[in-house]
Amino acid sequence: MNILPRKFYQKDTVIVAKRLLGKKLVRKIGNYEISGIITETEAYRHNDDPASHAYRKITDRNKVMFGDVGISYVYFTYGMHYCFNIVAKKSKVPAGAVLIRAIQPEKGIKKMQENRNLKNLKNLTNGPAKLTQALKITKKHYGIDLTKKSEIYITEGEKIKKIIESPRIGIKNGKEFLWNFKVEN
DNA sequence: TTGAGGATTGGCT
DNA sequence: GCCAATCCTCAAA
Repeated sequence: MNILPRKFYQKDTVIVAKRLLGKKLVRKIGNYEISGIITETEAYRHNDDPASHAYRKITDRNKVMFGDVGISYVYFTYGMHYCFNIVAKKSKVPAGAVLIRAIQPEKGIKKMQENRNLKNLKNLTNGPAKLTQALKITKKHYGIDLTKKSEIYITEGEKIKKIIESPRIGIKNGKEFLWNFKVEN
């Protein structure tokens, strides 16, 4: 399976968010591999998007959103959770990223259950903080290159049927944008 | 230096 | 449905 090239991420953040649906997220830990198909994403842009971390200005936390595309942006929130994003934007725009909210487990399901300490398959990776826990993604993975075969990378995946567009979840401002994208079951 | 709040989750009512 | 857990980050002073 081919890894998505840097060019894939050099388009409008909203377009990349849609196109990431059906792609495969691969996580290598030691000598085993975990993978899953991306089923839900959200787009976060720059100063046209009040819900984005990059809305105001560049800071220590959000600086990768202003850098090269195809790089991971991991942040910590609510005192206990990590969320996993991919930097994506067209070249004229200074910042933007796509939040990966859910994947459909494919490989290494047992390891994910171990990591989450959970038997129920349904709740394994169907939320942004759940999937980081299942894949053991932490702040250590801030700013890594997802276009190279390393600990985490994204490859070609499956064709998807239909995209459902909704308002983004858990935000105060910017609800008028339908920038949450899901694959129809 | 400090305090308020958050791109969430799971457990309890 | 509601709320606590829990700590990092930002912005104000």
